[in-house]
Amino acid sequence: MEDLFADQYPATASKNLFADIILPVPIPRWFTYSVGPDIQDHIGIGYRVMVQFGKKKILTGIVAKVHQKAPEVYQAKPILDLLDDFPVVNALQIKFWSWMASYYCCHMGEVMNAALPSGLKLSTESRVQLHPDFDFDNPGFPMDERELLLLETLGKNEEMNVEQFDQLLPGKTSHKIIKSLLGKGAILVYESVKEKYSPKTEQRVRLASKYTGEDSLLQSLFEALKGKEKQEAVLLKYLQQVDVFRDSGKNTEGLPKKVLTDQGCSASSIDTLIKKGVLDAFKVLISRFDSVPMTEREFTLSPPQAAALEDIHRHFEEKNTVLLQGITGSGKTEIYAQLIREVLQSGSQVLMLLPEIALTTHLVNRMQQIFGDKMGVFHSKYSDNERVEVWQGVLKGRYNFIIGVRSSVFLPFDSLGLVIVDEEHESSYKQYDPAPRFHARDAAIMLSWMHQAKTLLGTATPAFESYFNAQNGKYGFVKLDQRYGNAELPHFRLADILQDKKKNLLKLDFTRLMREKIQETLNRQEQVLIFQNRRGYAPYLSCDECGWIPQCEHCDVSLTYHQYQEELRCHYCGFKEKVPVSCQACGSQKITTIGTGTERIEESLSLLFPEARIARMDLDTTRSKYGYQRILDNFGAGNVDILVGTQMITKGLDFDKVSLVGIVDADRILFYPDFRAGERAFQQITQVAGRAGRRDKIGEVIIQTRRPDQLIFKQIISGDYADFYRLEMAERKQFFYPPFVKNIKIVVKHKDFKTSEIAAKKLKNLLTDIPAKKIVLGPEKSIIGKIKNLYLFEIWIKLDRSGNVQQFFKQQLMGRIAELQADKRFRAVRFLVDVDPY
DNA sequence: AGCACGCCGACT
DNA sequence: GTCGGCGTGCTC
Repeated sequence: MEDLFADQYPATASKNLFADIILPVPIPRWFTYSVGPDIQDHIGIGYRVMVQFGKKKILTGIVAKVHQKAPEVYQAKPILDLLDDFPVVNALQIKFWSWMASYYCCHMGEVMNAALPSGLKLSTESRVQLHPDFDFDNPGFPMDERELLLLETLGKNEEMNVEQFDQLLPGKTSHKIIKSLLGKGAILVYESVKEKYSPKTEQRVRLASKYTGEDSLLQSLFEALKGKEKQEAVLLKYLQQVDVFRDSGKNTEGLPKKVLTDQGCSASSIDTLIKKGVLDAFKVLISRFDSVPMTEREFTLSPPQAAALEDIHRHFEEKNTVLLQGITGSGKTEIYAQLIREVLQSGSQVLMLLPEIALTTHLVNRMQQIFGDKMGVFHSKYSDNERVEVWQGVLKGRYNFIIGVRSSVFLPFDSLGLVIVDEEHESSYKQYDPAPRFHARDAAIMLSWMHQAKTLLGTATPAFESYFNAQNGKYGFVKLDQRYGNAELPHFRLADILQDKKKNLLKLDFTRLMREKIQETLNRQEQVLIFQNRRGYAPYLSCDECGWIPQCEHCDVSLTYHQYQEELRCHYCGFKEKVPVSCQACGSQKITTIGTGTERIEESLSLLFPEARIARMDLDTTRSKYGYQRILDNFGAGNVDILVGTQMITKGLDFDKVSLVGIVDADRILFYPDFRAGERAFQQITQVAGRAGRRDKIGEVIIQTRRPDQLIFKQIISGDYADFYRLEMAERKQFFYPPFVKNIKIVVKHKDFKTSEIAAKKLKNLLTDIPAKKIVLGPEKSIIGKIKNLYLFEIWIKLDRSGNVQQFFKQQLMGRIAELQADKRFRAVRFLVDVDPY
């Protein structure tokens, strides 16, 4: 029969639609699913969908493409569900993800994993419950002990997941038992969605609408409450704060229950009023972030700042990226703020990247005072719920300015006008594990370009790559070399460790000069920062008799001694063990510590300056969410005289009372076996020195070294970055180091030494054959030959800088790795590709 | 990556 | 015999 209503159906109804879905799995492919007629009109790029992947797993995927091309070799599974009414990811982001996957040689799924807060990635877990027909007294089959235990536990709980069973039963046996019980019809197994994001709510009350009409009703209500003083009081408190008659909207908003209880109303009398129908109780969704008022509306730029801003504008007219080199204390913040304000006024969004640690400091507070609620903060220690809220905030336009860590490049911006990367030289912008191994500065520049926005890189000590681009005109370059308010640069002194040692003046790792300076500072009641870039008490223990050194069982490194916990720890895999009482090789009890970490420095200082209050800031003391904050607040409040720390203390700290900075062992930074050692030393020492002295006070910096003759010290002291750069670059050019070439590092990992080595050699040969301008080095055993029981080999590639060569080579590289992995000998070998490694 | 299937050793 | 090890193949 003819369909009389055919013309009333949506035009798409008859189409066979398919969608290519990005799934959070490390498989270099998109997956094509079919789009059912019910969602055909709603689906689009960037929507989240639920799909079945494999036999039972259900995953959240992102739609990358919608098309009508049916897959030829397999039957597409249907999309189970469309999760949103609007796309959570925009087309620009998909493009950005795709650039990142290809530039950093990883898969879209890995990028998606890094990009989406896990609160937006729903997945399922297998849950188990008793079969409704199952009868304990009459099971119908013989049961063994473990089955009985499992069924009994299940009888007590409504449902359980597989992990709970794993805890219940020793080993990995639960899986088998669940399977057999399922076969016997005793239990049911099903997949259920783990909902991760839950919005925060607030309990509120308002006056029931029947009383809001006329005064008289309220009068009679008070009559009725006569004698019930507490209830009367609640009602009065409420009416005091909400003018029910003048402004009925106010009553609709109601009052948080907490506000009333804070004012002395008892929860029970409020509840009684709710039960009587006098008050309505209701819940509202609230933000996890406190509202911050704008308190700083005006700030003025000094003449050098204004000039720098002008320069930046001028460069932006023809260049997308500008490098702003401003020495510590030169007042980059105000320049940023002014630029941000301009861009926000034009209606575009702004992203400002900061290294993790700098996010806890006054810069963020300052920005918050200037920009108030328009600004969102994205910190790596945020909970997942908080992350989802920032994401939604950007999506829905609540925030148009985000200040955040490297992963904030993934937030769903749709109209960026400006990206600022502060402390752009920071190596923590590079993610190493897991993939995508991206550099947030470089990714931000690309993101900015995709938005046709401008990028400003700010630092006192530019990364060579950035300075190089500024020198050759790719970036605009602006320099700001006057300290704000003309504060003077700190005075540097070198302290010769070997000289003091010879004269027996070195006490507990401190030279005489350093000790005297610390004492003077303490006497003036000012604060000291001591920098030692190694955590723990001592890098290792050693037997006095035979030289035995405790090693990690899983890695090719010695164990670090942590005195505070009385244990030995591996900094590579986290392995821990108790400190041995005697040498495991010869039995001698004479075991001594070698080398110096922050814990030991802290101890030495307390011996040398018993009256000083000392604190330590390193990975071990700042693990908790507010760990940094607590230590910094304490230091800022003047409760600490000496703060010892690793590179964490090199940034963000801005305290007026710090007048001395001590570097315990500059050689450790300087003689690191890496071509960037010099660059890093210059940056780190300059950074930490910048903490000394502010405003009217001239700070002092003491650098302890065994090689005071090193040229780099002269350059650091005079602040001559350009000269340092020039000399260092000559060397980089000669030996083909970045920025003259592009580096790609490949780490080959396998549990068997030989297999790892052979795979690495084969790969090297395959890579050498690729027709591109490059040098392939290695494979060489990694500096740490074994980590977590896997043997590591490294291949380094120095690649021509041109974009075409890079793209071609990376494509080939991925192909060759796939080729090698097809060989079943190398199936379990992992190949980590790290583009632009640090 | 996970997960299922299948083929082999060491215990009742 | 069977329980449980992990090598191998696959995911739209």
